Amino acid sequence: MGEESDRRPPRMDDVAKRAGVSVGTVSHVLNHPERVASRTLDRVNRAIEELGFVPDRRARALAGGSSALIGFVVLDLTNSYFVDMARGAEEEAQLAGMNVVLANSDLQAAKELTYLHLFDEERVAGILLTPLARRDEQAWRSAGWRGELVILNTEAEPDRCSVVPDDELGGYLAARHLIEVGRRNLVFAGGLFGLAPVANRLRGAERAVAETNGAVRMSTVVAGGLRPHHGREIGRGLAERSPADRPDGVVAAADLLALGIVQSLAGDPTLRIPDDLSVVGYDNNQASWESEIPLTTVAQPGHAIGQTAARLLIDEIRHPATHLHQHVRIDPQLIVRGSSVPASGR
Amino acid sequence: MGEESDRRPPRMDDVAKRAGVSVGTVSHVLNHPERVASRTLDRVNRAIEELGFVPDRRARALAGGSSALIGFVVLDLTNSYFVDMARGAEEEAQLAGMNVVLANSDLQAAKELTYLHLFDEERVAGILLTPLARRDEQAWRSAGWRGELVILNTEAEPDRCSVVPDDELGGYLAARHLIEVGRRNLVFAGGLFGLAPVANRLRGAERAVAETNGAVRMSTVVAGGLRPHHGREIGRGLAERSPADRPDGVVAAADLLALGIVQSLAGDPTLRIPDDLSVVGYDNNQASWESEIPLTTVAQPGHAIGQTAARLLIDEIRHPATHLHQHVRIDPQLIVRGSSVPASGR
DNA sequence: ATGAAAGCGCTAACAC
DNA sequence: GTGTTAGCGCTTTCAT
Repeated sequence: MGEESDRRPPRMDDVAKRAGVSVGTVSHVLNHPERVASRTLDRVNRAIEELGFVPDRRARALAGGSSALIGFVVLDLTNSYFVDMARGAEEEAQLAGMNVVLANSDLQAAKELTYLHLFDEERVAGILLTPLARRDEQAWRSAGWRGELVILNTEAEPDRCSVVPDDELGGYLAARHLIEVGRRNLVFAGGLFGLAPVANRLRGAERAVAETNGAVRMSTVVAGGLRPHHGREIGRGLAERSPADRPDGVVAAADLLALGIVQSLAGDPTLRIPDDLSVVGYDNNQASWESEIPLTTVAQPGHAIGQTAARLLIDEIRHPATHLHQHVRIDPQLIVRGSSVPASGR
Repeated sequence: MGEESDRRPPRMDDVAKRAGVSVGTVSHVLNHPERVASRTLDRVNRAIEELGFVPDRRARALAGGSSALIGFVVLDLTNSYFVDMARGAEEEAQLAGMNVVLANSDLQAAKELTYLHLFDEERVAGILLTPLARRDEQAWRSAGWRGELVILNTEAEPDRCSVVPDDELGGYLAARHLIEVGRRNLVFAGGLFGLAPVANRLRGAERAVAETNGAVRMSTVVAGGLRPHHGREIGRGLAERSPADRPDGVVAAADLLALGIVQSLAGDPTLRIPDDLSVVGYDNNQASWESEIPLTTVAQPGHAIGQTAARLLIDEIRHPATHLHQHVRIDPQLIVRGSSVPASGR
């Protein structure tokens, strides 16, 4: 009869009873083992073991006023850039004895709000957020979250921390690389120039060109988006140009776009990659290294962004009085592969 | 001076005081509004609003014995198959008034254990888990979790629920499709046949062939893995075969493998895809639709797996007494694109 | 070094 | 309908 009926998880007083001590002592064993006599400590630990006691974090947090949980609202979990951030944040949290749980806002404002609220109600110690692009309707304000919050991948207002990639530098690195390998007639291929990252990458590329004092020129080709088929359109357009008008280097605003360009030029004997045309992408997307001609690309510093953001958040949590908000910009990294330089050249 | 010093989040008794009622009434407003007079309800809600009161879920769960949180330990968040599961689970949970938070086990046993423990200590209502392949060392047992747990993507023992994709059927659908479009000489291209999914897909394909009573034959080509470069190797191998020996249809164990095959045959005028050779992949990976020749593929039912698993878990949570464990196998879906049939044929 | 007891913020009887 | 009150499982003074 009812053999499962009273299967209540063991509590601290069960442990205390079994070890012949008080709950206060058991608590000390968990939180300040150094203040407990080693023989008592052993007895208690044995009781914990035997009972399979698992402390209740909710109760701990309630009583202690603490919480060692960080909530991370991620914009798009299918994008490895954001998953890298999560990994970085997890590592940093571990070091501080904290944990990170994730929620996928999935590019939807409603879900972003839902999870912000959830974490708020769960009284997590702090929140990491990669916000939707719409900076105006900033959900994390209206959400009424009064706790610690660090923004990733988007510049935040002065009153909170944020960590962003340096897209301008990334564009610069991409273009300078092309220039360094001898390219003089560049094209910046992009789409969605309304997006800050794209615009910044373009600015960076322009800066690299400007530094050459006219030795190099660059024009812009605008596509409807950043997907491979947009790239293929661009590629076909380039192939149709008169020889004099053809570029010898392309900075694509994203890897998938670069991939399309490379794909569409695959058969062309007059526009060989990388001999006649060097292509560099952006993001270090899986597509960039799975491609038949591996793409030279600019790797987003996702991992470092996650690490840094978690570090800032934890500082804010631990030292609210002395914490100063910072806005960190992290360098991306150029990764040279076969689409910009012949194998022998690397 | 210290203007931030007493910034304590408002509690229920603050609301009660402000609305001129007792905490019990405020609690009722939150949990059983129908039992509260509408005028009182208004007053309390206004007070909640004015104070910006956010109920504390930890305290609620502690007092109520409930918790409306589900923890999902995900194997690999960079794989959209698993993210689809998360989406499905989220939706289903929403319907039941619950929420899902994610943790990335990242293919590492240690992280799987860590997060299982975390959710255990957080006393979530239940756990969804996509376990590591190593079925022997089943972490979710040693973790000592005594609560509700549903396994996704891997068959579980009889004493818990699990939801898996029907890989055998997927292999069958892929091969039958090739047969239906007139292919008679098939190749099953795979790698890592030790993995149950790969082995099952092969079995399914063999069943489709067997049904033809000898009208169709199929051989197996083994690669070192499932990545594009393995596919390229296989593709080159096929191209080198004597015409009599060449297949007219390929079932690849994964999209990335299929992608490599397609890539390596791109220039070959004697083995045109899909005219001379039909290729079908597996997974409906992004690579399958971003490819220049869009891949016919078998779509994993990630979303449905997540939905179903969440539904089972919630049933287990809500009706522990009457709940019966089930093992659900969900059909994948064939998606026909250009790599198996000419555009006109679709 | 250990025990006793007062909460942490909320829910759920139970009384009125 | 609404108020009162005893916990939920733990931490943390304060005694001893």
